[in-house]
Amino acid sequence: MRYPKEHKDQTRRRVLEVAAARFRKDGLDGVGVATLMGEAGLTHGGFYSHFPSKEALIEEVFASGMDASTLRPESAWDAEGIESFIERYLREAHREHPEKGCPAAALGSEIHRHSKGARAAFARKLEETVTKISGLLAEPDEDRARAIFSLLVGSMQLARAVPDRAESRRLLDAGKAAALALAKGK
Amino acid sequence: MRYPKEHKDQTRRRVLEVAAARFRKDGLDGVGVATLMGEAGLTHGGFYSHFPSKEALIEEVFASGMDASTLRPESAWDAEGIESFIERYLREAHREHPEKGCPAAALGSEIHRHSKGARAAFARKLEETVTKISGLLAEPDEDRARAIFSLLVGSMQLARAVPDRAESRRLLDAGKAAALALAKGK
DNA sequence: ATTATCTATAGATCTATAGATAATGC
DNA sequence: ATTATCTATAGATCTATAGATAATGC
Repeated sequence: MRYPKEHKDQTRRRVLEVAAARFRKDGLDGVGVATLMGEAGLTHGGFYSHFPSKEALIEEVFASGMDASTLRPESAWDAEGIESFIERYLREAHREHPEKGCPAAALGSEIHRHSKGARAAFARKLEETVTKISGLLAEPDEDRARAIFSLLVGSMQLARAVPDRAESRRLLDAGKAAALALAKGK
Repeated sequence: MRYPKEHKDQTRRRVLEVAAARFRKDGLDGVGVATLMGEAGLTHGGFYSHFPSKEALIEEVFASGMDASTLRPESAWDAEGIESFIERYLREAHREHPEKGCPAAALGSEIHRHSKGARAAFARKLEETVTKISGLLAEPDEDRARAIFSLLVGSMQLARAVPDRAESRRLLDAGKAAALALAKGK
């Protein structure tokens, strides 16, 4: 259609955005190419002129597609310190909206089944997160940061899995208290 | 076929066992009824005389199908104390064998998308685990136990997701140190 | 004339159902 | 005669491909 110069780039970005949300909401296996393209306002046939395969899309989503989300850990870096970071991560708004939230919490147990490219892209983002958490500590400690992030991811997943609201809250609160203890920790 | 009295029960148990392993290895969406039945030595058509649906099988697997696995947290209860429990959970053998390991680590981010029955069954097992971990602490504390378990689950998932072995080890070790700190922690 | 997108389709796979088959207890 | 399992199939859905269509820059 010889559309305006950057038309295809815009479409591509739109597909990435839709995929980033739907993958976190429904799982990497839980949503198909046709659904993603449909939500981007297109038909499924055009997908393969943008990406060579669904797995390639997954790799790109891990590499860059989930950066803009308002609930990602990174979006909390403007937090004043580690305390408010932890509180932002473990709040109920995050629990209710995996599609806008942390990729590790939304997809943690699925990632290891995917391509090395996808896992490497995830690992790069994880290291960024670890570095940033470390920087929020009184004295930087990347291993401490790894543990704090693991605790946040685990707490959020269990809080989402459990159907009872009271128990879900308890998991969030227990995670919060322990993460704070680790952050200040001796 | 009027097989020996308990033939059908045995088959049913076999299907549950196969499902418990394959679900943890490939994900709840990653393996189909035909594959499970095939691995149990049967054809797919007979599945529905044992379970009304795949989701019903998932519920049963969460309720009881994963109890016998050698790497489940519960299998480490003969551990002398909290330290050896933590070390057993976060060892590399567990990382390499999700199919025999902790259901929360293997399926954590998928559970919330399934039936209330499946989630409730998972929650019951989680509460058992929390109680048992609490009992291993110097003074029982269920919220502390929730946080410790969340940390173990998160650490294991991230260690599995990351492709680099050195980084994976670091995640396990960092989780171990922090879990021990939480366990002893003031 | 170019090319982003669409239409149509192939070939796998998935959950689920209906009715046939076959093996053993009566 | 009973019934656990098998065969065959329906109807969805999935990834991927090939070639047609249509909208705009030249």
